[in-house]
Amino acid sequence: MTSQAFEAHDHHSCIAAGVASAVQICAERNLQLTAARQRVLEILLSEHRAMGAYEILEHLRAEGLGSQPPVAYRALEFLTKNGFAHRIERLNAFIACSHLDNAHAPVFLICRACERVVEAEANAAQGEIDRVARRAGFVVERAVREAEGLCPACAPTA
Amino acid sequence: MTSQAFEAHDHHSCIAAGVASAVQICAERNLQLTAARQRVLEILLSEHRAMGAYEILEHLRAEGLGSQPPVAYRALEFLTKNGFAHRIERLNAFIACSHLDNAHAPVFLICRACERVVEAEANAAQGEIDRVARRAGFVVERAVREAEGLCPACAPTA
DNA sequence: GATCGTATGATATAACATATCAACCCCATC
DNA sequence: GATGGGGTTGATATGTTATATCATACGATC
Repeated sequence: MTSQAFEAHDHHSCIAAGVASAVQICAERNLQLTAARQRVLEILLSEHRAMGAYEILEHLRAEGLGSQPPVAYRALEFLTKNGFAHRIERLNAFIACSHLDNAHAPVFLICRACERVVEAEANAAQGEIDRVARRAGFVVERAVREAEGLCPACAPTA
Repeated sequence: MTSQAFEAHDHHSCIAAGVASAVQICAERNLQLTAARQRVLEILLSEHRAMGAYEILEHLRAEGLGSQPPVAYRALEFLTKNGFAHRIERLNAFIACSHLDNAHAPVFLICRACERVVEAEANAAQGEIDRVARRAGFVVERAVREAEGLCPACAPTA
């Protein structure tokens, strides 16, 4: 999975590699990757788009892993808190992290046509948010960088 | 109102100037700044923080300008579509525009302690979003740049 | 005065999110 | 083996944000 994931790729390995990394990281950090948590991560990894909590919940419900909203939100909180998933504010939805390996300041590119979302790496210190915050004496704890538009595949046809 | 609006300022003029600009711009562009729309703008201008649609609706209801959600959402849609207000994705809330005069690529600084939100000007072409999008061949239609943290007044006490 | 576009009114429901409390399980310690 | 604490889960209820839908009003234009 690269930052150019609008392109074709071996998607099967996205899921396998993502889960394997998470399993390893949880072991290292003494985090409990329970059945529901791991399954939610797999569900998110299964598509390169953001999924709402209730959509995820439908999967869990079908599989007998829980049926009420808190089940999905608890798993999502664990995953986002520990960096295995991200929240897309623009969509009130969630996506699996594509860059588990490194600490990051992600930028999300959201295609409004095909709904795919790509997570790209950015340099936090070079961004406009950081520049503006520094000038204002503002301490940034969380930065949201999201672009909505058309991906290379959808732009020509639109 | 400056981009440093975490500082003290003549707030009364924020409201007056904001409404006056909107009235003039609407006249120029043949937009209908109806009673409800203008009142919502005034409500937003009255505080330098983001307000939820239902909070705005309470004001409207108290004033007999409407009592159902669509009333607030329609006014907010008009205001955001025409640049008189912005939506803060991180908060699912809305704020009056502080830079009515120029086309802009705003960055929002959201203080989680005092809830004030400042709109600062940024250079769209220099941001990380633009850089990343260009590399990916992605056409940006809307960019969200929001930072959550502590403003200069709140940071020391936290 | 018929028609059209824009704006409103009104009802209902969809979609997203959290509070609360009880039950359970693991496992460390006594 | 009993005790107790921390984290997790189950279950119910509710809070919050947003939109779909259908009906009505009103001014402009032909």
